[in-house]
Amino acid sequence: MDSVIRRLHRKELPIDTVELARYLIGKTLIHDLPVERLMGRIVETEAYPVGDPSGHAFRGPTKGNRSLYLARGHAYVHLAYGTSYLLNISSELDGIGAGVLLRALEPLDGITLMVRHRRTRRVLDLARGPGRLASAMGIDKRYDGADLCAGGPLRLGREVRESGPIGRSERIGITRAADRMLRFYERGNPFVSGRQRLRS
DNA sequence: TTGGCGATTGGCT
DNA sequence: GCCAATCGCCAAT
Repeated sequence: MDSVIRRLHRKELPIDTVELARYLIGKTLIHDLPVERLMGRIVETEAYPVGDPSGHAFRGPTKGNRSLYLARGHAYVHLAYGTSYLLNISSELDGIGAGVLLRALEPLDGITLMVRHRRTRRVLDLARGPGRLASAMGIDKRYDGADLCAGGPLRLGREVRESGPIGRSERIGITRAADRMLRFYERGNPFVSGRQRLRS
């Protein structure tokens, strides 16, 4: 059934970090593993545009953030606090550093394998939060730099269901430029992270 | 070469 | 709600 999900082509992605963050709500993230296909519906994102002091490309290109400078649609995988991998999608033209953080998925397929990747059986908690999302989807540093528009095992797909109303808020867990409204989410979706005010 | 610092999570109070 | 775990990155020494 999921094989009908058409992948997203780079040309379809908006060439703007904030627009891309909004655009990705309702789209799918697919990871084909030998055993099983993992798939989820993107329900929460955050934009880290050019010039944002919280963005990992803020101080210019380094060895660690180079994936953010790839053409929009490439993965930038970062290890946070030594414990959690976070998946970003590069969001501008080749050579410009910016990204969109994927913060939560509504699991659609491969849930039994996601449960094994995580330490919970609660479907609601499988991919609610950026570290949980990466863990459930089997994403780690090996995918840093992967092209998510190229039809490889990890890729973006078209929506299976149109997004409901999209909410907008400040971003979670940062201190610099914390008041900017750069977080997007499907309103009322129970798979969105954060407290009630940030989900409604 | 080093130390301070996170785009988090899960467990405990 | 608070806090420790844990480690790669990078600016400064």
